[in-house]
Amino acid sequence: MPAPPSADAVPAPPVAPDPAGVRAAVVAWFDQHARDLPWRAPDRTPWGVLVSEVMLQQTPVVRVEPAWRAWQQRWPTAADLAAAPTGDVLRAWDRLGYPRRALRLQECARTVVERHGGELPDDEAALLALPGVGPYTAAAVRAFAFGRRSVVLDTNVRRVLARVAAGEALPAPAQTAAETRLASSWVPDDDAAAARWSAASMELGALVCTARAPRCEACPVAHACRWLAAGRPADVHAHRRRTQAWAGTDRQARGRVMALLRESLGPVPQDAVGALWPDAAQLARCVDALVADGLVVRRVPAGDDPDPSAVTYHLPH
DNA sequence: AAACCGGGGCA
DNA sequence: TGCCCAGGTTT
Repeated sequence: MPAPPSADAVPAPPVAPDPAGVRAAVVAWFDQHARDLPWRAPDRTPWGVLVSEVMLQQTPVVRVEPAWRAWQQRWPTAADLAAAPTGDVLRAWDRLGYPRRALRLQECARTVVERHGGELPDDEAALLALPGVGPYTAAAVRAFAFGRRSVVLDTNVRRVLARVAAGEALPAPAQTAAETRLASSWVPDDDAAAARWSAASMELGALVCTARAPRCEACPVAHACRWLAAGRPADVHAHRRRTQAWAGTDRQARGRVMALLRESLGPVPQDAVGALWPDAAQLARCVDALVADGLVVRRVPAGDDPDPSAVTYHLPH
């Protein structure tokens, strides 16, 4: 018999938990507690799943749900969105944030029509080649739209694995290669089982294994969690996190310009845009960037010496 | 690897 | 106020 551990020893399990057992418990929990989200309904389409994933890039579920319903009602297919006026698309995007996503989503729709006959491909490389689709979204569409195996590693899954498998409060600020390998090792080989694990682990992170106030008492894998066993130690990466400023930033200025143009049906005079922001130089830079991004169109009156005050702005057509 | 890109809700 | 949210693109 080895000597019992001293009183101040960390009681964490010395090895990683058994993935198969954890997966089974999480999937069983998911079968009971999964939210009834519209992009999970039986009548969903692969394109609808992609739209949801793009909207969910940095926008919470509660704000995406009504927007997604209205969007799919209006433009059910990639071909529908491809044919829409871009100004309508940006107005429908409304305040979901990061309006370049809306622009890329329409570019994505046009690419799907031109390159894939309007049908979303289920191959990861082809998905990754679409505008606005990165590693996460390509994997998510493969799993949730087509039921295929992929490594779906979003902020929720990263947190679940950080706690259960690594014993840490939160994942590192930036995704690491080791983390991707770990996540891949947790995904079953079978397509259907892999897709279920991806959805279930993500949902666990969203509903139970949350960032701020995790509900460990309601967690189906609390018994196997290295972080809980260690006494829920503090975030070891806290010193490297940096909060993004907001007030007075270019992002806030851009948001004001976009909000004004969304609610304006006709061209907006330069002066009306200028009244939005106290720092004229900063605003000018932001408007230039919006024009370069393709989110805003600047109209300069014709003539050899046009009146600068006659410049107007509008959303693209 | 780091910077940039919105907006709202909640502790 | 600080923090968080089904990330992607660009440099």
